[in-house]
Amino acid sequence: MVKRTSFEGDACPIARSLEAIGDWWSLLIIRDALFGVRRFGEFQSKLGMAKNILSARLRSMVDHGILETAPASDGTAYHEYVLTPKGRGLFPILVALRQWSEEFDDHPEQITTILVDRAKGRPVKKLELRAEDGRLLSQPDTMVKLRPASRRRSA
Amino acid sequence: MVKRTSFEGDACPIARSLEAIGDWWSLLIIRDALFGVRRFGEFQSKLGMAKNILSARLRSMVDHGILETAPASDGTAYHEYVLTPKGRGLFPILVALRQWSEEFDDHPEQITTILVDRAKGRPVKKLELRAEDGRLLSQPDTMVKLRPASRRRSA
DNA sequence: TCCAGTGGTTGCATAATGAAACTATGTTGC
DNA sequence: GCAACATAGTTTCATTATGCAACCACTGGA
Repeated sequence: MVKRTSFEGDACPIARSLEAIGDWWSLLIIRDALFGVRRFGEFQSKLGMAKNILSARLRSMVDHGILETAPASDGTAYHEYVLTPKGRGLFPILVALRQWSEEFDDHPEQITTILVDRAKGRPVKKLELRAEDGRLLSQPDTMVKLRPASRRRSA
Repeated sequence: MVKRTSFEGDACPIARSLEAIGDWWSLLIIRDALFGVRRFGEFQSKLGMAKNILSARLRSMVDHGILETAPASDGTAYHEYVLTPKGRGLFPILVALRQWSEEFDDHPEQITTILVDRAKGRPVKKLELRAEDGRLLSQPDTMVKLRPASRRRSA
């Protein structure tokens, strides 16, 4: 192996995101964190994962600015892990993963939950990609373009 | 290790999707496949990954119904890997990953490409999650509900 | 002060990853 | 038709990552 490939310097934004969250556990930790889980032991028991792995993942996500540590909200001297805005920004990715399973899973009957609009209790719509002018876009309607050299910051 | 944890029987659709594509390489392979890459060697040279790993990933994604093999379109006796509808359905996940990097990456200047609307050449809008009635939803506006026991199929 | 609970770390076994070498076909130039 | 090269893998081996279990430090409560 020599070393597991890193995508850190890669120009592709997808590779760059996988660098931070592209492992088996990170997105599940985020999922639970969005659900309100904050404490080490709570993550550990809900996810059923080894404590050393959890420890490593939490540290990595803190390093990436996805989580941050804060004093425990229950007054004890312990601390907890809370999502940063960057971490909360992962929500659409989780929704996209969920909707993909809902649409294409070979055993959809094993999926026991649905994501609903809290106000109405009704299922949410599929994520939509739209053009600036509001047209609904699917993959063939899009392309990846080289970004025009961004304006150099002064000096 | 005993065995890397599998999410196969998990009820959570996010865990289930990670079972299929939650590793370092799969989504990058899909990204290139959406771009039109079809041949083993083309994946290998574009991604710069080891051939044995690529081989294992392609096999796994074929098993998961994300890719399928087809006779080569150039008339040779080789075959190629093409996305199934299930595979093309991963597009929103890739868009979500891209947009997350674009919004939160610590070094956004290293991202050299943008996703544009092919017709206009203009950047696409952010993915939007909406309620049935069209209201824009963010994470706190949603909740996960137990699915009502789905109608048992006859007999 | 003792004891349980919380939040880790350490050590060890095994699985996954990666580079390089090797193999088996397919293709091409002659 | 055959040598040489390209394609698409597989195999081997070294190294890293993961997982379990045991251990440890600190906290909080009785």
